[in-house]
Amino acid sequence: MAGISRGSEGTWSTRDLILLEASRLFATRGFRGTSTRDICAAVGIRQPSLYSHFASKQSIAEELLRRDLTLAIEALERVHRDGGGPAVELYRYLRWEITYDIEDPFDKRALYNAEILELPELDSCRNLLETCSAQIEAVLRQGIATGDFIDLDVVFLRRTIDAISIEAMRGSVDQTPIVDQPDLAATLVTRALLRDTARIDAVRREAHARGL
Amino acid sequence: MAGISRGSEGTWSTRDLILLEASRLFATRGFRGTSTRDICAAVGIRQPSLYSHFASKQSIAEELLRRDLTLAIEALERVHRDGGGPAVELYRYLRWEITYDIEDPFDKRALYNAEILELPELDSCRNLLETCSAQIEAVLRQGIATGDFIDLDVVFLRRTIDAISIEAMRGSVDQTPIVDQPDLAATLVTRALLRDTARIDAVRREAHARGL
DNA sequence: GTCTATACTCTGATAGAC
DNA sequence: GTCTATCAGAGTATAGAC
Repeated sequence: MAGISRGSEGTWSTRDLILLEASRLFATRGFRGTSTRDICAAVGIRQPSLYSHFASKQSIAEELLRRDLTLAIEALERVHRDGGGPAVELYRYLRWEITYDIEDPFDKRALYNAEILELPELDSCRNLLETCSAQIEAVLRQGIATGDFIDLDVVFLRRTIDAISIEAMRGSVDQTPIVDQPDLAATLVTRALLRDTARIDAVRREAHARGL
Repeated sequence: MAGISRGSEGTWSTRDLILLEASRLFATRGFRGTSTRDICAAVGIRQPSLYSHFASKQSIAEELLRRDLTLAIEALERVHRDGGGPAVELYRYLRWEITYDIEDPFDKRALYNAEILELPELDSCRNLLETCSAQIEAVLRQGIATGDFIDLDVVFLRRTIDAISIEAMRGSVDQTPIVDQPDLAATLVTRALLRDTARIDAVRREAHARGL
């Protein structure tokens, strides 16, 4: 139940409440399994009122996905700008991503399933996702080039990192919270990639010195 | 497109074809987003004919999930019986699991989403899943106890392993195949857990000596 | 086991009053 | 911006002939 902090949603606009409740229903019942009536019942309005805020059900999913990807790309750029080398950048991005997955009140579990990701209307989101993937792969490639990381297929590595982020989204709801999960996950992945695993402590110190 | 080998499905029974096509449609459109008409159209029968083979749409999902979990538990038991210690057992299980995810003609991407996993009728499957999780956690706990593995939360580690398996299911369809993915994934995870990462080569040799 | 026909519910979306 | 009323289509499942 960690992360999805119900309550204290008093000042949210109706539009934001629709996004919030839709994200939770999509996560548990699927996109097509969630009716606009379900969403509106959770928000406390009648079904046709939804169309004062969104043009269609798809556009709700689109906004949820765009919001998530935009924040991830901003975090990647921020971490890269701060420098510190591939290991520190990877560690810092992962710690940010897992923290965000756990603490965000929106339930993002459904957004990266084919059912939503492959909606015909979501072309621009698929572009954002590609940008995101390319930036992660660039950090990995750089780490391999400098000799910091072991030499494995960067696409394989990036997908493994994606998998761990998505697992954090799944685990943040209805599962026992893991103590210090962001640091655990960032440490495990970065250590797994380091050629010299003993460097992990120095990398963590350096990353923490540069802030969250 | 790797794994889902279309064609040469000539001798399948109608019942098996329903399971096959349902798994593919559930994966791309979600469970509730897939109608019984969709499944039957893919198989080449009329919608009411489905009810000669299954009592309900849920029972199709149940059979797909039970089949998957039963095979995983059998693999875990086989690997544990063969021995070799925690690192070898973990490596061999992971290599089996990823190989199976990639080569199985059924598309299992949707089975571990909340939409299917939390169907009220699937209690027995949730029990199988718990058995599976407990067995993986036992191997991890043993490896920590012997000092082979670094000392991290076993639930966190098991969920990370789950995530990598699920990613292999996702990647086996519609994404570029990764060369030697089962060995890559098993090596990366096992090395990440080994206290002495230099032992990974010996573990792999030992695992390969004990067969697939 | 497969078919046609059908019951009855739920779906996303629009029209128009307030 | 929210409401009631409504539409046309798609949803699961059953009955009964062959």
